Amino acid sequence: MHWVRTAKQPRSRRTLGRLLDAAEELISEKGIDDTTVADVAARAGCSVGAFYHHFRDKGALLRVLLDRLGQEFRETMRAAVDPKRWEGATIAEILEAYLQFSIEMGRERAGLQRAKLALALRDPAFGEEVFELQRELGARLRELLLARKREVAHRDPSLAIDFALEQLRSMLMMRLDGDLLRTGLDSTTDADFVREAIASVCAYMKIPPPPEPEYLR
Amino acid sequence: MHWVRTAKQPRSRRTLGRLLDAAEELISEKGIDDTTVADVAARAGCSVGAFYHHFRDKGALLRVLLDRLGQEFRETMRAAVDPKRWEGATIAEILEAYLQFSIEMGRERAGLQRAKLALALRDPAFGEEVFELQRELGARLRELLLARKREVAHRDPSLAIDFALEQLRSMLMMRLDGDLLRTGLDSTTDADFVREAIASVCAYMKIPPPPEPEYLR
DNA sequence: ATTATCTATAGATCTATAGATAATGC
DNA sequence: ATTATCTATAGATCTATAGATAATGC
Repeated sequence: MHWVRTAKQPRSRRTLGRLLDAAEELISEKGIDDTTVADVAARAGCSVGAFYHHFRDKGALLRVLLDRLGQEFRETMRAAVDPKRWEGATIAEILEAYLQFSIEMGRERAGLQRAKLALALRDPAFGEEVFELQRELGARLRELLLARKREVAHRDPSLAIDFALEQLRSMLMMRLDGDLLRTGLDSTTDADFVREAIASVCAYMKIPPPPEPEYLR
Repeated sequence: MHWVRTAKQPRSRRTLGRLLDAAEELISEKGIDDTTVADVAARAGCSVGAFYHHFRDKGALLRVLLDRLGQEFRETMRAAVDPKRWEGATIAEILEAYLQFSIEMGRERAGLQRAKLALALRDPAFGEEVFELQRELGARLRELLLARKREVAHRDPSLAIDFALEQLRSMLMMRLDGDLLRTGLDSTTDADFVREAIASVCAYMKIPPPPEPEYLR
């Protein structure tokens, strides 16, 4: 038997689905540690025994849930940073799309993402896997920007690109995962945030900012 | 009886001290959840019973440990942002000192800070208390900068100040707490990081940057 | 006959306490 | 006499399993 049993009967598939949905809800609400197997079974309307018929152990449930999340992210991300897609685009345009893409992804299933992050921070082996994706996104973005480094007037263009990416990544993380780390900025809209963030990295790298939106003129 | 017993005998004070030290070490290494009362007692060289003679419960231990940390932070922080201290200083100078101060504080007892953050994220009541200090630091910095907003050439100086503070805060958090969230930047030194961060917010707010250090000329 | 589910419970792991024993200081 | 410590264990909380019972599909 593997991590998760491949169901053969429709009834079983329904139960499996309900277990996964229940787990996702509960983990989003309370985090992984405070979600017990009994909780999950209860919300799915089945017994603890049924749970263990489907999953080898509690870890298997997490694995299925988080793998699914990771896979979705991987696919969307790879499509988003495809160099062909960005032929002719400027640094500012690429970074703006990066911010919008990340905000969109992060707002969906925020609770589950948070749990994933918490688990990754605790379990180094699992963390490797998660951060691998983050690194891949970073690396691909970096390539896109490095190919355009003649736009950058900073003394050390590569360093400037790395720094700008780190700036955006940090601010995104705080804005998306740090619900509780409230700040003076949480009254701004996502649109304002994106505009200022882009203005900031453009000013830093000394590249032309995108045109101001009309409503500000 | 309160949270913690006030010891009357020297032997008892020594035990209390050893318990606190042991707890700080273990929590720094493994986090709060993976540190059991038995662990703490063992490392302190006493029994679980002795532990409970000193602390009402496990929560009392955390409270003492983290309160102590918070108190130190509060005092240092208040001294650091005293307006008198900054009379005649520019925005760039203030922000540079903020970065250096935060990096210094954060590097000390990093593990414990991390545990504090984790607990704050989980327990909203405790979180309130922790983030109160963060907010206070933010608010005082904000005042210092707002008093100098004529330096700022951004369309909306208040917004720019808020954004710049959020940028620095986010980057600090990632750099200090995010040991595991590795990035393209972790090969840079703290000094490089501070220099580029200041260059970035200065460019964004359109204020004169501090002079370049000699070694770069 | 096979697959899925349920009930009941063993086993592990922690927190916290009770009661006995030892050390301390008047 | 009071304070501090130890040993042993109760009680709570979870994960995981065993064995009985029910549903499904050939």
